[in-house]
Amino acid sequence: MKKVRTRYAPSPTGFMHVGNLRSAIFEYLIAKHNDGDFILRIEDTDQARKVEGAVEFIYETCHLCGLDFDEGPNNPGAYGPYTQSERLDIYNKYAHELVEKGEAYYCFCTEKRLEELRYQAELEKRAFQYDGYCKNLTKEQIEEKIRNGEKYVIRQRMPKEGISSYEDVVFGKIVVENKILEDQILLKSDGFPTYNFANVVDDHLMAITHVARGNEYLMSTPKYNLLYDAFGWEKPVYIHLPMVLGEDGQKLSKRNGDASFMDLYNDGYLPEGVVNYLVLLGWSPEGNEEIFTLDELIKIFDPKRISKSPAIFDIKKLNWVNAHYIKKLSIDKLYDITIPHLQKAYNIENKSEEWLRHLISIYQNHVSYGKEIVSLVSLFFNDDIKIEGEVKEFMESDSSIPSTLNVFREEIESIALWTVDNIVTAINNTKEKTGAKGKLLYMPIRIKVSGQMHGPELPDTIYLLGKETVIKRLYN
RNA sequence: GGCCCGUUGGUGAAGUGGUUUAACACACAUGCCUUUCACGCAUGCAUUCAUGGGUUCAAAUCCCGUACGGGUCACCA
Repeated sequence: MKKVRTRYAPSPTGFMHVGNLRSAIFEYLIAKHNDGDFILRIEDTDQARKVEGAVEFIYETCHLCGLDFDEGPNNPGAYGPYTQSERLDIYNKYAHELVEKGEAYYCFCTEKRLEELRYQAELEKRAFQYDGYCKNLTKEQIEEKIRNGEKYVIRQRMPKEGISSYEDVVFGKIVVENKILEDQILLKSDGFPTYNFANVVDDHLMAITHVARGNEYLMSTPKYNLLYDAFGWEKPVYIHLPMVLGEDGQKLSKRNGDASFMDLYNDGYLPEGVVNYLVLLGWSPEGNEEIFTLDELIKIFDPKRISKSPAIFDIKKLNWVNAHYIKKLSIDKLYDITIPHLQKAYNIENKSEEWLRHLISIYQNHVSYGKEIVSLVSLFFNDDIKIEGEVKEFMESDSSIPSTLNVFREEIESIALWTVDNIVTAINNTKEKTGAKGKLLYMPIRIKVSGQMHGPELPDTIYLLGKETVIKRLYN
């Protein structure tokens, strides 16, 4: 059996939305499920779109997610180079080999002529397709044009009749008529290959056995298969993936910032959570379980269970999945992912690390991603508490409340050592002395010290607020 | 416009001709627990699988048409 090899082949735009990431995850899982290799190949054949540092960005993103490449530009294996712009001579050689075989031909048509053709097609309301003008040039004509310095591209010679079909793991049998296949450009006039050519040559040369990619390639795959046939190469297994759509049901794009992995990461989402959630988009496991580690996913991932219809990215479910992982975090880790957000939102200079840790720990079960803590802890940082609306209503709902608060204030004032336990004692003493209990005991205290009817455990809240602040608020 | 693909609740989905009067999960609602919120627990939420026909004793599951959505028709990937 041949070793399974998959590849993640992004163009280096320095951006990775969750759909891109999901493709990488699926490709990784397919490889690892079969004990195979996962390869990174950079598809930078479009000179105009190159972005500096994009390769590092991809490595970082995938590494954070636990998706490590067995081979790639930064850790080459036996099939390099892994960046297409460094493989120009290879494409050139193979393109010319195809010309020799009669499977491809030189085309000297200018942009201008193509534009006219396109314009003409538009007038006649038919789809444009290259007309094969240069298809039958003689050797002499070609040599002369080249001698004259005319620029050329190399085009694939397509069959004009019959049908082509192939079997896709997800979509099943795909059939297209050959007449819709254009004599596509393999080698551009700048010497760079097109995606259409480079991906085939590279997948073969890099011994890729399973090609998983977005389903925008579903229809053009027969063209690639024709190329494999022309070379006499073995075709890979195709796994076309359904799209991931934004919450509005539209395509994900750079504009939709929330759909970027790095944005989620920077908001304090855990890579394990994001990966776990993403794998559930367009794929489902056999049982009812939904929380999986990467290792578990490697064991159970079956591309046959990938769905055909697009899936909408739902941040609420991501929150739920991520919260699972947040709850399992050590306090140290939780501290690490929340503290940057607190730092940004509040002045925490004068807070001790111990105080901050205590604060964060009481919110562990409340928070589904790091940044969310900011809105939850505001009562510890905002000095002006207003008692109004339903809060005020509650405070006026029973005549015992003012005296209860007075007793409680005295109890607090008499505490010598400021600990959570002593605060609990103070509350209990208040209960005994006033006879107030339950909601009538806790709620007035909570409202008086925090201004809110909701919040974490009251003793912890009081402790973290600090004696001085609490007394001040009780006097107000 | 041609071609290709898709369509199960607000969302992710299970389901491939008969113990499905459609799992499970998120969200939502209600109740319990709790000083409160959250957590946790429990209950509810599609008489119906875009739609119209057909095949069959039997269809979400097979076939045909229609509608809607998406993809693709570049010297972009």
